[in-house]
Amino acid sequence: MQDYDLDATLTSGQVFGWEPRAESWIGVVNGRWVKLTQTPRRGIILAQTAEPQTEWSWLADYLQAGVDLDQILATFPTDPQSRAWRDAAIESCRGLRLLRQDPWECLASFILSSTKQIVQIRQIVAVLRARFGSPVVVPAGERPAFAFPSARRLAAATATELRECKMGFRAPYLLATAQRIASGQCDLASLRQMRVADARAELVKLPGVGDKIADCVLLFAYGFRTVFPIDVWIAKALRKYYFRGRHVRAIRLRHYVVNRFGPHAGYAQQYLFHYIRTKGRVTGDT
DNA sequence: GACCAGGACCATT
DNA sequence: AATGGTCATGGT
Repeated sequence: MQDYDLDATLTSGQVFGWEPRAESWIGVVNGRWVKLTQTPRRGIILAQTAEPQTEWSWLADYLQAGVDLDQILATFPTDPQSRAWRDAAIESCRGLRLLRQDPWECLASFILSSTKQIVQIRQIVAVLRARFGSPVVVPAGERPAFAFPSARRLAAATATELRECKMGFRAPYLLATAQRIASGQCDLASLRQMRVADARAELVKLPGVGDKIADCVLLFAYGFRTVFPIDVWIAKALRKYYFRGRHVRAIRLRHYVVNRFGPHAGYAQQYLFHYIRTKGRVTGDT
């Protein structure tokens, strides 16, 4: 696949379940063990599964392989303030994609993400999967692998058991939300055909889910590309590039980004996020 | 040993 | 409406 940076995509803080191993990435998609390897020169992504596959649409959809990246990057804002980061971010992050993740896995992962570093979120998710996830078929010689635990499975756990996965005060949030999903009180599948605002309103009803986490799920799982999650990193970047580094309230930032970053604002957000985390130096007050 | 991490929530003003 | 404290844990 051309114009696809697998490393950047899997390490950019949108997904936490992929494990690096010897020039490859190992993960579980749709209950299937997958090993992805991107060839050095041409950037072709090779996929190995544990069992023969008759069709690959489930993986192509997950990776969003058919998305026209150039068309998306062309919509990034070109105003003078945006130009201060836009070209450099596209230059250094080109090939970064937004995945199309499973809503429950994405939602649960981001409930665990609050005030955690990405490396720690990955750790928590790994422990959670090993402890509560169903084992998946792996090729001979590969280490055991587990699917992300279902809401039903986690709803049957205790807060104490969840805390043993190092998630700390997030345990009761994850448990309560899992119970609402498992009971059908919230139907994640029904959010797909809703308008963004309505889907967000449903998500923030869930325990441990505020605007930021809801936006991440809307963008990374449901594909609402206009959604622009604002975390501490993005907030700093917005203050630097658009408010001369001065302190601006979160509510004003959220209002500011609406209709400013185009029809693929979520993509712009992810490029900005990855850019400042890997290359840029963002300073300024918090 | 501070300080912070892809926040949310609750109690005060 | 807008702060401030608190939550649990590990990296830097």
